[in-house]
Amino acid sequence: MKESKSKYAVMGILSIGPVSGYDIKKKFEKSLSYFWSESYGQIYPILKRLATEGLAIRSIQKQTGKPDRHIYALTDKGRKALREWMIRPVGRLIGRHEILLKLFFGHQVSLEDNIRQVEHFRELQSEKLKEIIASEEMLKTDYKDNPNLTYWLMTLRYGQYINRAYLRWCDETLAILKGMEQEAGA
Amino acid sequence: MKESKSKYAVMGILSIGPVSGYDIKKKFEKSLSYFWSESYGQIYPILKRLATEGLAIRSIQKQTGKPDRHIYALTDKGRKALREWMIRPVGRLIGRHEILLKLFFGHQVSLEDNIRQVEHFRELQSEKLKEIIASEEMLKTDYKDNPNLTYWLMTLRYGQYINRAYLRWCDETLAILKGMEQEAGA
DNA sequence: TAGAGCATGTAATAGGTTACATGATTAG
DNA sequence: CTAATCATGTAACCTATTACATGCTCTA
Repeated sequence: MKESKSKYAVMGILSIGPVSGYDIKKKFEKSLSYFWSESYGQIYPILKRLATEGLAIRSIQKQTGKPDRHIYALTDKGRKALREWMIRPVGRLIGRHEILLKLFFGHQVSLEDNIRQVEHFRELQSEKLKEIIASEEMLKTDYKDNPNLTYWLMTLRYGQYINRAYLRWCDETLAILKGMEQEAGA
Repeated sequence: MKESKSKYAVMGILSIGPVSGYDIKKKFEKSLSYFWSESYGQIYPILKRLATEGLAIRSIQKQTGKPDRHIYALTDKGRKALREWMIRPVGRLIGRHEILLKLFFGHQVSLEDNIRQVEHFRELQSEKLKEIIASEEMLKTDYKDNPNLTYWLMTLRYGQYINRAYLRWCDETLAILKGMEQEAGA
């Protein structure tokens, strides 16, 4: 009986303040993109369900020229349900790391192919690290007095730790692969 | 036009040697479980499809007392398709880290709740690290002369780097949270 | 005037897990 | 005697993405 985490991801956003589905998508893209994402195809039906389950209430904000905004706010019941999920211990995560899948079968292709793959992966992670560091600076100034800031910074630090670990692993792996290349060429 | 990676995961296993669907599941559980998994509901239909697409051929191994084994082997066409996928650069991975989702909304619950959550996460990762180190030792002895060994070890090293990064992050985060606790209590 | 942004939502499709069905053998 | 292992496979179900439909306004 595993329940989808998307529901709680949406409720979590609502816990910060009442917003529309459109806003929620933006939030995910702006602040959670490096560890979570949700599509409209998930968000809108979830909001509807939250309302029928009494976990959120909807109010309509009329606008001129633009479509109306459907603003959702958590109810007490919703806040309680969110908290209950928050304190449930997390399960094991079996992320599917495509780079490892490819490397696991590395013997099927040439050394150069493997090197190229790892170098490309290193490039990706190096860019991501830069982005994370940049958004850390932004957050610190933009939300200086927000009580959520400490928690948001913790998630960013996580990204930094992991990405630096990726880079170190890439360097080690590339050194091994290049060593094998030398050996084969000799 | 993103193609499912499960297909290539199965083909990758077949590239090591001809096996049955049952064996493939076992392989995933034994050697790839810390970064990849596939269920029977995926494996069997994929094998069928590989055969109809000419990427693999099936032969039947009769057994007495036990059900027959359907052994699949990659064809040249299959081996070529696998190699083509192998050299395609990997995309960005947006793993969904439940612990981060919970921590991002950490302000909604108490400091103790957050501490408990991170401590539990640390416990999980610490166990996992032990498992990875243990299987590294096993691999080194069991597959001493296997040409795949170098690549398999690389994937294990990755797991070690990442898991050690998790532990360091947990320690940093726990220190911050406990510092906040002190402050609040003072 | 073309395209991006605002804003809602649904339908089609893909990706994936779990539970079930079958049935013999073997280990505790 | 019970449970696990061997071994195949399917059906029901859940989860998630992508593409589409609508239509106004503002910017390049």
